[in-house]
Amino acid sequence: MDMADGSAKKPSRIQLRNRKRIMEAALEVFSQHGYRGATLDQIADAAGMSKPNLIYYFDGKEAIHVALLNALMEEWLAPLAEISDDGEPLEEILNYIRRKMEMSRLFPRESRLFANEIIQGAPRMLPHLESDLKPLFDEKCALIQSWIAAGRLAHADPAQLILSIWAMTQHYADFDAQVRVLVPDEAQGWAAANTHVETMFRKLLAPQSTNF
Amino acid sequence: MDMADGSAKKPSRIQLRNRKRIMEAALEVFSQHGYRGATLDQIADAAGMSKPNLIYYFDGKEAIHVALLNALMEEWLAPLAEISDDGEPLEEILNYIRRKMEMSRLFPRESRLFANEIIQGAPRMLPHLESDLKPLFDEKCALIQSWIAAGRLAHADPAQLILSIWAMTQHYADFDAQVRVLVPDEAQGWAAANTHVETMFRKLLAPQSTNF
DNA sequence: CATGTTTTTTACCATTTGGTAAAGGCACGA
DNA sequence: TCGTGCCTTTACCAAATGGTAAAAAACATG
Repeated sequence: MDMADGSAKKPSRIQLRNRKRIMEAALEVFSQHGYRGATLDQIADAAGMSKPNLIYYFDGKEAIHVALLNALMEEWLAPLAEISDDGEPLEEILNYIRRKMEMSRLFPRESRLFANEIIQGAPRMLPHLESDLKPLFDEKCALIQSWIAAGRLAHADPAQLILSIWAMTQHYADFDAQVRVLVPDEAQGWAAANTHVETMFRKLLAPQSTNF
Repeated sequence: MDMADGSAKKPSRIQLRNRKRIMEAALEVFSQHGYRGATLDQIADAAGMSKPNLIYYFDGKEAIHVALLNALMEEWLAPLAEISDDGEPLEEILNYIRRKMEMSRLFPRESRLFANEIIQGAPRMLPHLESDLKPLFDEKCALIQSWIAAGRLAHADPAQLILSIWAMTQHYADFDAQVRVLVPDEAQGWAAANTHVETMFRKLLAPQSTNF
């Protein structure tokens, strides 16, 4: 059952299918209600199986939540990891921003899952932030700093820059309910958002703004 | 007891004191755990009174939450309302941003209270968003639009501008746990954040950037 | 198809939690 | 000092919720 150890038997087809169904259901429910607000019954319903059956596949509510966070952390950070030191600095960052905006549009549940967790103090994720996110973050800060030092970007605090990219892009997913009230037109809203965010960071980072 | 009607007796000194204590405790607990994650026992503890005593002053958990949201909504929106059509446009907006940054630093619990509510779809706040926030938002959008039309600000979508100000400023309160992991130095962190945010919006909005 | 293994269901359980009933306390004016 | 009305506590309760035990069903495999 618990295979935290090295003694893992190959998971059966049914196991894979059901674990996947549970993760999908858990994402749906946890992202909408937060950890404490979600119930096993809701998750079981969404997964189309009984509550004891959930527990057969995962050790409990917390285990499901942790498994979900772990599984999604990597793909959530992938765009940041893809910022390359080979490319044109401004284009690299703008591409990162575009990817983040696309993720907010396409995967708002993932965004809200993390947002819920972090707003409440990241009780189940702090170790991951330290061990996975922090090194990547520092690495990219250093890269951006080197671009700035080389005069290929305007002066800016790299850490603050990355934070502000997250703030702007994830806002559209996390605070969707509010955005919808204020900017009703959906399709036009995303276009306007993309334009606005791109303009902001373009003006902030264009290296020529240091020319005086 | 329930004085939703016009038949309100003047609340006693004790009533005022205890209601205030409850609201403070509820802010502490709801902002940290979200609506569902908070328990009446936690709130009662934090308020230094027994659970049935809470219910004596408020009709129930939901009533406390709603009262809290209502009470804080006004002061939370005050800075936006204070944007004046008399002032210098750029300074008006930068002052608004400074006030919002200060509120994130001084009142992170209020920020997280709303963040929790909105992320989960604003189930208890949507009416308020429509009736209180939307009109104010539209009014300020129109004002900003008029400034842009007069050439006193760079071209930008006013709605997106306000959204991005909220995203940037509230991020520091809402995602504090993450920010702390990534930018450890607290005092320096806030200074850097203030500088960064101000720089961003200054570059975005400076009217001379339209001069070509 | 017989048999051992994996998966699922049925029937529970203990705790937590929002909420109630009703009996004290307590302050204060007559 | 004795009510009277506001406030607080004690003792509960029903529903919800995370979780378990064990039997039944489904499945794989010789």
